[in-house]
Amino acid sequence: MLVLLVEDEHDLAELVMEYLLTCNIECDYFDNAEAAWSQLQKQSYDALILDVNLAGKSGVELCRMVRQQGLSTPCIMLTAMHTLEDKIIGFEAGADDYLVKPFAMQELVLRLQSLQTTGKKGHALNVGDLHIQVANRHAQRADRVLKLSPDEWTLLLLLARHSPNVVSKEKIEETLWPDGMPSNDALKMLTYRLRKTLDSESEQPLLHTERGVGLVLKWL
Amino acid sequence: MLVLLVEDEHDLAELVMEYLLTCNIECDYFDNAEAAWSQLQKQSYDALILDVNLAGKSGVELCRMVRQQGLSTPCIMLTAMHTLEDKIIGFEAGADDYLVKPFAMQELVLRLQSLQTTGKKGHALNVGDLHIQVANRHAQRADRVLKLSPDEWTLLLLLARHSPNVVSKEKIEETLWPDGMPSNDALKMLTYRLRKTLDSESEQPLLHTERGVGLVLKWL
DNA sequence: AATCCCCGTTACCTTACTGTTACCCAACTA
DNA sequence: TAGTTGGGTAACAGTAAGGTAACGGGGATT
Repeated sequence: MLVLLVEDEHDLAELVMEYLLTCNIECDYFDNAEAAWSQLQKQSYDALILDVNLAGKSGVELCRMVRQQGLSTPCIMLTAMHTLEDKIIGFEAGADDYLVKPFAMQELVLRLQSLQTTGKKGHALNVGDLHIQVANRHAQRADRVLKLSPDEWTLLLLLARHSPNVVSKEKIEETLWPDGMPSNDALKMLTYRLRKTLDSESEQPLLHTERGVGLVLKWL
Repeated sequence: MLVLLVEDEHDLAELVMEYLLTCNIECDYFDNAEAAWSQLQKQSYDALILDVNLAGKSGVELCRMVRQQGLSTPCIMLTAMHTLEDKIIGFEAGADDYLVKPFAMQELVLRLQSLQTTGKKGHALNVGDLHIQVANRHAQRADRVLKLSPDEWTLLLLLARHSPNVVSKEKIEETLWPDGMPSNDALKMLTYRLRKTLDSESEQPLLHTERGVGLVLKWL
């Protein structure tokens, strides 16, 4: 798992990073929203940990920008003031969870993992004219309902969650086959099959291959 | 409308109460289950909002007590993000709905109103042309009354409560056979039998299998 | 005690998911 | 240009998962 931490108290940030590492969670770190934002254009993350009170652009604003860009990356807000008003602002900006400082490292990790597996309840994802209801296990492109096998569904969900960013081939293989890949061509086939039910009947393809890198799901 | 709120995070409770007031919803408040219980003996409410994690008796227990007393007051459970599993327990205790913290105030009110209109006539569930009266243990499809064995009833109820979401095979097995499954095929048979009395005489099936995942009850 | 019915078991069949292999094509490289 | 690499397409097969049917034990009801 790879997360992005944005926090301007350096000591706290170091503490968090250190603890995450011991839990086998990789972590990129920035101390301001602007730098984090530009990094988000290049790299896709499994979760964001944002401080509410940053100098300059606040974590809430950053979260809102991320959501407006169409990213559904799970997002945890950190706030020092434990007034609920701030929390509400966070949710309206699209945050999935919050933690009040000071918090136990353990709790942060628990929530990260919870978000990782379940995601937010009733979450719906949209990429172009593709609409996905996670809980329903229902996906449709324009008006066409997509019939997906379990693996196809997993892949589509993974790509949709990271859209419009590229997901590396390694990451995909790791997600689909946690303990050992069957063969080098398995993913190739899966891609082919997903593309067939997803794109073959529409003129605008959503699933693109970044040669030598991985796959992307994006409109245009 | 008059609701009873039981919640031991004081800030959250105040926020909820304040918001409910602006929606013209009256609200009595307690921070523990015992006090709430004794109040319930004196006053009848249009809905209950219970926190799952209370010091002392939990919201789930309180809900169960209320049901055992024969009250069918609509009941919404509040549960923290990382204990999402609790929602199942909540449903089995007789809860009508749940919200994962943090939640938008607006959503709480929406669900209250929804329960107010649909849940008013006792515990009734509808999926397509299937109509279930929980208290009566009565189920009918269109005009046909369904004769269900205990296990079939439990399964149907479980699925109906989650409709139109998929219920995983594991969840079902855990619910039906809390201490150890009889065999791998038991559920298969049960499904077959339920489907026979539920779907075989209608052209539109309600019970669908998500291969490799679980079962869904849904119209279309 | 006799009967009934729920439900778990077994067996067999059907479906469809998924991995394999083979071959082709496009892009990049020497 | 020829060779190499990575991706797309197609047919095939093994196997896991689900559907169906018949049987029988055991608890409940009478």
